[in-house]
Amino acid sequence: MDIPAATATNVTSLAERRLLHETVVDQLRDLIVQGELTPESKLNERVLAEKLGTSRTPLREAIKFLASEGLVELLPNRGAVVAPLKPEKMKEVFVVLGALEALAGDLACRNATEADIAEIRALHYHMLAHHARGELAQYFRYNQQIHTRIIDCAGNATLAQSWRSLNAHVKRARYLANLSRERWDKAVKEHEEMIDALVKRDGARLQALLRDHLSNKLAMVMEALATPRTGAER
Amino acid sequence: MDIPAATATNVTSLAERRLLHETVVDQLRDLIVQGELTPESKLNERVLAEKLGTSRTPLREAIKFLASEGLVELLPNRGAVVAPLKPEKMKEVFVVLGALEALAGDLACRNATEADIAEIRALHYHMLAHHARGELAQYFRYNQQIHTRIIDCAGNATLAQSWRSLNAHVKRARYLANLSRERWDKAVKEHEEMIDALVKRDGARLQALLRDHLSNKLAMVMEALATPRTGAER
DNA sequence: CAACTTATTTTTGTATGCAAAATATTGTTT
DNA sequence: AAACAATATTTTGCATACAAAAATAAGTTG
Repeated sequence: MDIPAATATNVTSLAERRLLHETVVDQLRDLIVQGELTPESKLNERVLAEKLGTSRTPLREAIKFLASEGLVELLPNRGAVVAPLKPEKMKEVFVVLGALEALAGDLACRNATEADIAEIRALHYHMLAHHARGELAQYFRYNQQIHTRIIDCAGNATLAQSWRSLNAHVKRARYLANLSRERWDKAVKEHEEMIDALVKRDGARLQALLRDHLSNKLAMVMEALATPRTGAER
Repeated sequence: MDIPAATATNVTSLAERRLLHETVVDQLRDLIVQGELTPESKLNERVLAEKLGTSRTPLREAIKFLASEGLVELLPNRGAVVAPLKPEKMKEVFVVLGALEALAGDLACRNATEADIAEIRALHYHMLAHHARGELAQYFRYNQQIHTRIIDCAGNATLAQSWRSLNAHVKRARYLANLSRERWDKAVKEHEEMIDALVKRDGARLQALLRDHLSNKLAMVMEALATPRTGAER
C-alpha cells in the first residue's frame, strides 16, 4: 500500500545490493549501443523511466552522464536524443580510436604477462572458430573481448576508460553492418598478425597493425552507413 | 515564423543556443579545475547548491556529468568527492594526452590553414613576452591557447573533446605547481621547435616534439605533487 | 482550405518532500 | 578515560509536485 513502484517491469530487482543509479546508466547505454534506441530518436523521460522501472530523477542523471560520454545529445528545453550516427563522426572516432589502440598495443607488448597473452590467444581461437562457422554475433563478442584485453594489458586505466567511451560508438554502428565475407576474412587475417606480434612482443609492429585494422573496421562501418538502411529494425 | 523544423538534419544545429543546466556544469568544473574545490574534498549537495544559486536536482545532474569526465568520483550512498590528484593517475593522463596531442600535431600539419598557423605564431610570441616578464599566469593562458589551437586545427571534434576532458586534469595540477625557471625555459624552447615544425608542416617532427613536451610537462607536475603541499591555497 | 491564432495537452526543468543510509553525538560500561 | 552502544542529526538517493516551455490540437478568419 505504500510502494507505488510495484510495476510489472520491475528491472530494479536486478540491482544487487548497492548501486542503483549506475544500473540505469548501464541499462540506458546498452539500449543505445544495442540499437534498441535508434540514433536521433527522442528520449522521453516518462516512458523511459517507466521502462527501466525508476523515476525521472535517476533517469535524468543517467542521461547527463551519457551525454558526457557522447552517446546522447542534450537539447535545451527539448530533452535529449540518441546521438546521431553520422559517417563524419565515425571517421573522427576511428582516427582517435586508432591512436589509442596503437598506444595500447605498444604498452601491452611491454606490460602483458605471459598469462595475459595466453588468454588473448585462447580468445583468438574461439573467435576463429566462430568465424569458420559464420557466426557473426559470437565472432563480434570474442573480437571485442580481445580488443578489450589488449587495452587492459596496457595497464593504463585512463587509456582504458577513454577507449571504452569511444568504442561504444563503434559498437553501436556494428549492429547495422552487413559484413561482406571478404572484409571479414581480411579482419581475421589482420587479427592473426596482431596475435603474432603480441606473442613476439613486437610493439612497433602491433601498433602499426592495430592502426591498419582500425582503418579496415572503419571501411566496414562506412559501407554499412552507405547502404540504404533496411527499415526492419524495430 | 519560417523555422523549418521538419528537416531532419538540423536538430542539433538549433540546439547550440543557450543551456541552463550547463551553467552549473561549467561553474562546478571551474571550481574544481581552479582548485577552489580541493582534491578529495566532499561535495556537499546542500552547500554547493546554495553556493551556485540552484537546487540540488540540477546540481546532482552536473555532478553526474562531471563524474563521467572523471573530475569527480561517485561514492555509493556517500555522495561525491573531487577526484584525487594522484601521481599515478597523472602519469596515465599524460601518456594518453601525449598520444592525442601527437596525433593532433600530425593532423594539424596537414589541415591547418596559413591563417591558423599565423595565429598560433602570434600566440606564441605573446607567450614569449609573458615568459620574458616572468608572468606565469599569463604564460599559462597563452600556452593553453596554443595547445587548444593545435588541437582544433586537427579538424577532429571528437579528438578535441577527448583532449579537453583529459586536459582538465592537467590544468588542475598546474595550480599547485611551483615551476622552476629551468623547466620553464626548457618548455619555452620546446615550444619554439614546435612552432618551427608546424610552420614547415613537418608532421612527424611535430608529433615527436609534442610527445617530448608532454613528458616535460609531466615531470613538472610530478615535482609539484612531490613537494609537500602548503595548505595556504585559498 | 490554407494560414494564422488561440487553446489544450504533453514534456521538460527545477524545487521540494521523505525514507534510508551514513555520520556525528551522547551515553553507558568497564 | 577508552571502548563500545545507542540515539540524534545530517546527508544522500529517489520520488513526486509544480511551473515554464514546447508540441499538438482546435478554432477562426481571410
